[in-house]
Amino acid sequence: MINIDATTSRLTQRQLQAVQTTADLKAAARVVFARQGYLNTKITDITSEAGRAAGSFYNHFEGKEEVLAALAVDIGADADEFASSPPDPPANTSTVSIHDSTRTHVAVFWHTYAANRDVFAAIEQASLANSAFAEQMRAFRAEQLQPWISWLTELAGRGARLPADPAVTAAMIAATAETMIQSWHGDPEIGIDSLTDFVAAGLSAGLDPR
Amino acid sequence: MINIDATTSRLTQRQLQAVQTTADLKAAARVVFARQGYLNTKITDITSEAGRAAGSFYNHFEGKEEVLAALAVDIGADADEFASSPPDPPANTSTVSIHDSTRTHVAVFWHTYAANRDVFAAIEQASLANSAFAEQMRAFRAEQLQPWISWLTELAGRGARLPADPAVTAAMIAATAETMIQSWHGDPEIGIDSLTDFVAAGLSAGLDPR
DNA sequence: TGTACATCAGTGAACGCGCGTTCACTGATGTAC
DNA sequence: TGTACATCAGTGAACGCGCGTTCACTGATGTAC
Repeated sequence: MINIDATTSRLTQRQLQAVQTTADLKAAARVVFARQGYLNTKITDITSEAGRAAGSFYNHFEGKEEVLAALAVDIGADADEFASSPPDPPANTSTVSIHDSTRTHVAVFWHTYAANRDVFAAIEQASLANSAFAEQMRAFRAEQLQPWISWLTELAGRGARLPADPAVTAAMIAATAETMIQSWHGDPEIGIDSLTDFVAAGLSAGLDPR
Repeated sequence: MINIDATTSRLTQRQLQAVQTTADLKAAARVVFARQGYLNTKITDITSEAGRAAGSFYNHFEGKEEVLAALAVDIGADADEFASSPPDPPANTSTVSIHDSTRTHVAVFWHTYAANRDVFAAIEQASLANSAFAEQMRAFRAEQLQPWISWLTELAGRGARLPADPAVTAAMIAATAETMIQSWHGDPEIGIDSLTDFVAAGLSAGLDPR
């Protein structure tokens, strides 16, 4: 059961009920996706986890993919939050070292991914099974990687030799990070440091370190 | 239609027929998996691609997963072949630079992955949908990464600071490589060089380059 | 070598399971007067 | 404020589609004598 915030105070009882059920279904979907994987989840698994009847589901979502898309939207807010609470005040870009700048990007990605690992995994599974959904999620993916792409483009402008163009390089770094986060069980800050060293070294190849 | 080699010369007509059909079904599965993805492939898609009746399938395989497992076994042979035709004669390990050694590993991985991209993608999809199959493929994955793991372990012994333990680091590098190969459309040798620079730099961090 | 029977790879229509989706129904909430 | 009716969120049994899987059948190949 999820509590609904104050912005819903003008709603009638009925509307509140519907909003609550939508939230419950989303929360239940998240739990079930995490437990048994998106592809192995039946609609009735979600509704029974939420304590609702099967038919109720279709009052709120058109299908399994739509719940997942709703969960993806919530991640965007998460990422913005992590990104907007930087450990260091933003300095003049050109004076920040590659290593420090890498760490900032790695840290945001790490926290966002770790907090939503199950949803990312579900999105991956849904995208593999359904190319229309994959297309729909492309914008979402691009948004996730945008900070990396912008920064890598700038790096390339400064003479760094990226292994591939900025968009592909960003995807490569994301894949590396995801693999590492999935099997990391210790202190996240140490993991972020290690990953930063690895990535920053790769990006610094052939570039005057500053 | 795939031709069967000379080792089958002792078989009766009937046995030859069966072997041929098995091969045709495997080849058809590969084509169909590549075209529409493993998860979206029906048994009858495979049989009709192979020009056989639906029922014939079950004379040769227990299900879709078994065809895929058979295709995976074939990849093993591929990888061995790429690995055993090294561009450079194997020198004394300790005198080979990290960069050169990285390139050798990257090249084998690149060629093996590129030649079997569709099968790797299918294995990934099947593993996501079915954890028992994922478990079954774990040995296969480990075999793919073994050369990396051995070498990374040695590197760590020489003082390199890997971002994570050798097995996880190998998986990270593989994820990076797969992402890059998937969107690489130019000369593979150039791609291999770029990827090598990127990975070798990351691995050399904190290590006396030799 | 020839004949009669056995075996087996292949066939494809049909069966039936699993699950997504519907829809007539309930009872609580909202509205009109 | 009270009453009568309308609406709507939620229910869950039942329907039906899609597809994996079976199995009685065919005809070619193999074997026995």
